[in-house]
Amino acid sequence: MTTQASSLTIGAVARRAGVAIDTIRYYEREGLLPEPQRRASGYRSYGEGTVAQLRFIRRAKELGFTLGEIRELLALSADRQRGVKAVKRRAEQRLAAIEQRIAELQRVRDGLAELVASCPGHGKPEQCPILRALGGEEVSA
Amino acid sequence: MTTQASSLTIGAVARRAGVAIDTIRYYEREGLLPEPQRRASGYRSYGEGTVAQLRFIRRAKELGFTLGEIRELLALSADRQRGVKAVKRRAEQRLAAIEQRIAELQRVRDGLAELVASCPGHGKPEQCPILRALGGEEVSA
DNA sequence: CTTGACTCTGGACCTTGATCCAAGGTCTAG
DNA sequence: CTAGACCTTGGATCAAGGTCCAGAGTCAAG
Repeated sequence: MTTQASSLTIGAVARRAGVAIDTIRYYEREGLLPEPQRRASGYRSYGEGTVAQLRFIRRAKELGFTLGEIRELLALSADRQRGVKAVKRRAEQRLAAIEQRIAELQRVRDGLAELVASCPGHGKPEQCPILRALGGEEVSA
Repeated sequence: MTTQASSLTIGAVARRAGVAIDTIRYYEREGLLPEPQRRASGYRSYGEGTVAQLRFIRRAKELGFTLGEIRELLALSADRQRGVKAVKRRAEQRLAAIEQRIAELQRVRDGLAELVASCPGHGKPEQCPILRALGGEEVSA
């Protein structure tokens, strides 16, 4: 076990995980990180595990999880056994949400692309298909 | 000309446009809507045009424009002639941003889909590919 | 006239995810 | 010992886009 309670300061953790010091304290307040041990001076004292946890948070954020969801994920992953099933379910939900969002954006893109294509780029505002479509008069929805 | 200055109250406008009353006053403060006429009592008095304008804002928001961009779009559309070209350019920029966002989301989706597929949904957290991937390399914290 | 629905103003408050600050205490190298 | 880097706290601030409230005035129906 190379697992030393390596006693990192908050600054060292921040550098290793690539986040700001304030962000770490913020996550602690928000319950995404457990309260760390303290030195006699009051300084927070972390182990390597915290760095991994922060990377977990960062990646989950990249996948579109909110901090609230991540908090839940962390709680689930701590619940050995029951956790894995629930984690997979959350991931599936996230996946479905992402796919839905992609589909939405594709609809929006297609609509906007059509408008851009049909606008000559000059002439009167009343004739601009973009402004007409946004304006909402009978554009034959 | 069926365009009577129909004198709608803020509540009537809100109902027709499908937004909250407070939102209308907010947009006015933010410069997205012009200051309306007032009755003797001080009540705001709107015409049908305001309803159309609010629909414009709503649709533009759906297309991913921020309120700041929408404010600009509204200003441009008021600038007859020069407006149309600028509006088209903004729409093209928005389109490019949407396409980039779609591509990003597709990457995320593919990554997450792979993780979900490779997780059996049971077993120990240490063996869960989802948690492992989120946790980062060396999960031997 | 009375009642109830509506509107007015100004400012406070909300959410999310941080970021920044001041005043002070601590730690470490030289 | 001293300088400079680092850490502590609580609270303020930010961006975006609103939402809500109190207390007062107004409007339309019966």
